[in-house]
Amino acid sequence: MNRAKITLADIAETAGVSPATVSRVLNGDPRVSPERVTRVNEAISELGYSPNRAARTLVTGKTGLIAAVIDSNLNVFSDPFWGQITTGISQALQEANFQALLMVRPLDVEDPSVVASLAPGQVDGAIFFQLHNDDTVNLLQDMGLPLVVVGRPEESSKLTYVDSDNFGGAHQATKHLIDRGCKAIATVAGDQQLSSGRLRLDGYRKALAESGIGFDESRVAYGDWTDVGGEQAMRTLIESNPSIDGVFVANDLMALGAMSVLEEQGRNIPEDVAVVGFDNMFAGRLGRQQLTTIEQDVQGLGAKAAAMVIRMIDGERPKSVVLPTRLIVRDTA
Amino acid sequence: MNRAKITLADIAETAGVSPATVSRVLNGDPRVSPERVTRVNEAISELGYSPNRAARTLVTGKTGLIAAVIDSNLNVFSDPFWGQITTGISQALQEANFQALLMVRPLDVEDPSVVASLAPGQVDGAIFFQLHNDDTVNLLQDMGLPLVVVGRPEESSKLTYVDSDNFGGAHQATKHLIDRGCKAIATVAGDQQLSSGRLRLDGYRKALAESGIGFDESRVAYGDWTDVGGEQAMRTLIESNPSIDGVFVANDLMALGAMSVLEEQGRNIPEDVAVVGFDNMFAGRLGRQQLTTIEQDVQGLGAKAAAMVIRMIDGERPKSVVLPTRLIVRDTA
DNA sequence: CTGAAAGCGCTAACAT
DNA sequence: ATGTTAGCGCTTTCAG
Repeated sequence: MNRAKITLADIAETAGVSPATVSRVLNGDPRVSPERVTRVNEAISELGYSPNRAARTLVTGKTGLIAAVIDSNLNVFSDPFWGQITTGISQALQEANFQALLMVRPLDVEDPSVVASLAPGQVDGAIFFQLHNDDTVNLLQDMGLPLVVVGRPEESSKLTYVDSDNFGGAHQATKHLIDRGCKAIATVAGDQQLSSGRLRLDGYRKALAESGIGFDESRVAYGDWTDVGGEQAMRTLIESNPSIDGVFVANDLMALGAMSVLEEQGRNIPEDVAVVGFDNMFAGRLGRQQLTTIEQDVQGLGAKAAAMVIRMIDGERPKSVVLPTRLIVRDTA
Repeated sequence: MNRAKITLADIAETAGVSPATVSRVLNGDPRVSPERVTRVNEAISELGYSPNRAARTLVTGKTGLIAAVIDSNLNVFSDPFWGQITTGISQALQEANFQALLMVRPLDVEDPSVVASLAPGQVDGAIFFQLHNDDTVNLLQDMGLPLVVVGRPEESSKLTYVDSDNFGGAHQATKHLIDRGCKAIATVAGDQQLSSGRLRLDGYRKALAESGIGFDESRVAYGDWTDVGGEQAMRTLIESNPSIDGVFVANDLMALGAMSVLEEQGRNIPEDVAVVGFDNMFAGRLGRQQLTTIEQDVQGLGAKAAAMVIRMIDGERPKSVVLPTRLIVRDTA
């Protein structure tokens, strides 16, 4: 067990070469004689050496660190995606020899501590999650920090982002209802303050328009993404539109709520009313009836975000990306 | 927008003092005249300076970094706790001015890259999750890395850990069934390879013994923590013990599976058979009947682990900790 | 292809 | 109470 820290100088000595040569071997500089490369590598594995990141950082100016910043005001607890996204990020970074720095911080106000932690020289880049407020992020970007946002920032924003195709997914979902013969299709929409809420409603609308069914405002009810919100919205819908035979619900949690109302009203799913959700959350697979839904590639979101910051660090200017979603047909539609 | 990096030397110059003095102010050294402290602080905020971590690390030998390492072989995706735990860790570390380094890596074999990333000098400490294999962790500990494990390691292990009180929780759950009058109490136990599986079974046993009911091996069925596993176990149980009036299921997911079997068999919950789960997972609150269960303080687990590594870094030797659980009575028992 | 030497930005003796 | 100075471990000119 090598407690004592061995340095590059130690390697140089036991290999009988100069520190510069060792450094070259470490960094894959081609102009070192093969013979010395072997000697150095032997010394390295013999002594169990690994380079000191801090020293390297100090001279190169690159930290090898990319921050993953999540707004602590978000309800992380109820977000089952968090684990998958961070896994995606961590693994993608790892492959590019970067390390992920995890920061859970309040981002609603301009937090000086966040800014200080991410100031030039502290990290090489950053990935931000679903922000409600762009200010801190914009400031950091102006300071020259390479960064990408997971989720969609304000329309006017110049931030680079990765997001799931909320519009396309909603379109797929609604199209599926149309294809299976539904005529009176309603929707439980999500919070319209969020881009995901707006885009999912737009996708529903578009699919309807394409099929010539046309959009009817009375067939739209709004929920707050929770199961209870889904129940309430469904009740409203059924009262005003007793004839509906299909519902696209903007997320699975609300869909579960909506389904319980439908059952309570004695409607058979999917015979009387077909239901499609969005997210492919785990709980949707649990009930007696498995929920037909739209799956997002959550881990891919993280991996893509990581790949993009890395490209930005390399000086490129990658375009924002929208990842495709997938319809998963199960019992409810 | 201060793009150019300002250094401690710049501060020294504009404040008209020596670099050493600036450093002292930065580190809160009391023996600097108040007047100069102000002057330095003014210069700092004026120039928007923040110290370079790498340089500091290089000289102090402390990185300010603590790694959170999770075995990528674990099914992170299905683990709803991951987000909460990391949140707990990140916030606790943040308060102590440490940063969390997130590593998702295979830990089943001795991975040299993990060891290299965590070698002395790379991080100040580490937190490991639910490992199936202690080898890498033990190696690192022998190398002098302060570390704590979340979850319980092998009995013989000398590792410091934080874990939920699986035994106590199971005891509470079973006790609750007894208290509400159940006479024939079965259990769907979890994987006995895992300490959590064993401890939850032990807790059930203990509660039974205390109340004089006695343990009956035929009232134990084993599941694999999944809903399907819960269904199968419940079927076995009902067949061999048609008279049971209460079940403690070792986790909520299996409990959900068990409940569906009970309903299918026409047993009313909780009148005919009362059910208590474990974990307080979100999905347990969704169905028509909300699951009575045992809650673990998941975020606390993370926070505690963080606090403990920090103490170890400070040279203390904190004892392993078992966090209390809480019974949440809802509809099913 | 290789080595010598000069720092990167900071802290910590050591002086004063 | 304050300044001077010597590195921390590494990379990178610059010579050869």
